[in-house]
Amino acid sequence: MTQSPWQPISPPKPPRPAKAPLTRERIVDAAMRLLVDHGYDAVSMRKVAQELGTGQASLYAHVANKSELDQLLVNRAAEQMEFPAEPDPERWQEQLKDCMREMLRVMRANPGVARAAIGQVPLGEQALLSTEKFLAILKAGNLPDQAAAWAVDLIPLYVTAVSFEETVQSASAWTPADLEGYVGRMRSYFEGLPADRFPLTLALAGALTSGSGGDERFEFGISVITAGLASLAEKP
Amino acid sequence: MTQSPWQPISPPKPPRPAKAPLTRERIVDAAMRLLVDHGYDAVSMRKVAQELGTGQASLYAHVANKSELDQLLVNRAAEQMEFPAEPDPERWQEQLKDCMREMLRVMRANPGVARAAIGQVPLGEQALLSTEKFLAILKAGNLPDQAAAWAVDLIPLYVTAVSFEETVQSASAWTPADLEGYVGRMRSYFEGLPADRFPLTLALAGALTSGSGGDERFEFGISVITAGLASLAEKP
DNA sequence: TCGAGCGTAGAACGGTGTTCGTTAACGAAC
DNA sequence: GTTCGTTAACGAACACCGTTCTACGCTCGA
Repeated sequence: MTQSPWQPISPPKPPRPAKAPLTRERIVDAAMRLLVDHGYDAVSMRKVAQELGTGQASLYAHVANKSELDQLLVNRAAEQMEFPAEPDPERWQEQLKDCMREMLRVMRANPGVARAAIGQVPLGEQALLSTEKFLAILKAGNLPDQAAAWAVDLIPLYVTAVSFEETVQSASAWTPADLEGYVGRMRSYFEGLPADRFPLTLALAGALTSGSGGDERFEFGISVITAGLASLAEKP
Repeated sequence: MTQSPWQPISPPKPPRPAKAPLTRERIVDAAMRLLVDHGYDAVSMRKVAQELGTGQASLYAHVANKSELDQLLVNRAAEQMEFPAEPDPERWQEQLKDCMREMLRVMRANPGVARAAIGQVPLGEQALLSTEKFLAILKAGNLPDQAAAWAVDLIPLYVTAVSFEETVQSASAWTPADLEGYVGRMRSYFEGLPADRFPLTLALAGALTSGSGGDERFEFGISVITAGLASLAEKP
C-alpha cells in the first residue's frame, strides 16, 4: 500500500482485463476487416486499435508505422491470389492475362487494398511470390531478362491503378444507378463541348464513357500490354 | 457609435488591410507555388491560405473543396504541355511516344501534380485539350474508335503512375546517393531470398533494380503500350 | 522476494479538411 | 445621405489523422 490516503481520489483503476495478447497477425486481421468492410479511409491506427479494444500506441510495439501496416495489408491480400500450376510456353499470353485478371479479382475482393498498394514496391513474401510467378510466365514467353523485369513493374502498376480508380468511384457506396447517372452526366458534358476545339472528344463521347463499370476497359488494357510484351519476345 | 462604453474591451479591431481580392486564379497560383517548391503534402488549405495571408475558410468561397483544388492544379499543369502541330499517319507511333514523354516532363516539372491527378478523371479544359490531341494522333494511326477512347484512358493512367512513383521515392529530398543506396539495399534483399522458392527473382535481381532512377523503364513502358496499340490498328 | 524489462495504454502534439457564426465592406434603395 | 441587405472574409472550433511521451502493471528471471 504505497498510496497515500489523502491523495486526490485515485482513479477507480480499471482492472486490466486479461486479453489475448496483441500480435502482428491480430492487428492485420483487424485492419483487413476494416478495409474490406469500410474501405481504406477507415483503416486508421485509431480505428484498428479500437477494433482490438486497445489504445493506438500499443500498435506501435508490433508495427513500425502506418506505411508498414499498409504493406502488410497488401501482402495479406496477395495471399489470396491463385496462379496456374505450370507456365506453358504455348499459352503464356493467355496465362499472363489470367494472372492479371486474378490480380484485379483479389483487389476487388479487398476494396481499398489498391489504395494501400499504390506507390509502394511490394516487398512482402506473398507479394514477391506473385512476382516470381509473373516472371516465370514471362520467361516462358521468351522475353529478355530486362524486359521481363520491367514488365513485372508495369503489370502491377496498371492493375493497381485500375483498381484504385474503381475504389475512388465506388467510394461512399455508389449504387449502380448512381454510377449510371454519373456516366450519363459525363457524356452530356463531353457532348456539350465546343465542336471547333474538341471535335474528336465530341465525336467519341459515347466511346469515351463506355465500359466504365465493367471489365471491357480492363480487358482492353491487358490486351494492349500483352500484345506489346509479345512484340518484344526473342524468336531464336 | 452603437458600441456601449461599458462593454468588455472591444478587440482593437485590426483594420482589414485593403488587399487584392481573393480569386480562384490567385488561389491556384499560390497552391502551385507550394506544390512546385515543397511537394504535394505542402499543399494544404491552411498553407495555401497562409501563403495568401488569409484564413482557410476564405478559400471555400472560391473552391468547393480540396479535391477541386487538386483538379485545378492538374489543369494548370496541363497548360504547360506542348504538342506536335499536326498528327502524321506516317509517324503516329513516334508522335504518341513524344506526347507521353512530354506528359512526364510536365509532371516532373511540377512535382506532386501526379499525386493530385491520380484517381481523378481530368475534366478541366486544358486537360481535355490534351485528350483531344491524343485522340487525333491515335486516329491518325487508324485505331478503332473504341480502342482510341480506351487508350486515352490507359495512357495518362500509366504516365501518372510512373510520375507518382517517382515523387514518392524522391520525397523528403533524397539525394542521388540516397537513391543509389536504396536501390543497392533492395538488390541485396532480392539476392538474399531463398533460392528454392524465388529462383527467378534472385537470378534477375540486377535487372529488377536497374533503371530505377532514369528514363529506361519509362521508355520500356511507352514502347510496350505503343506496340500494343499498333497491333490494334485497322489495316484497310 | 524483489527488481528489471516489456507490453500496454492514456494523454498530448502538431497536423489535416471542413463548417459555424460573426464581422466588415460595398452597392442599391429609400 | 442614410439605411439596408447581400456577400466575402475570417477566427475559432470540430472531428479526425499519425506519431510520441510517459507512466503503469504484469510477468519472469535472479
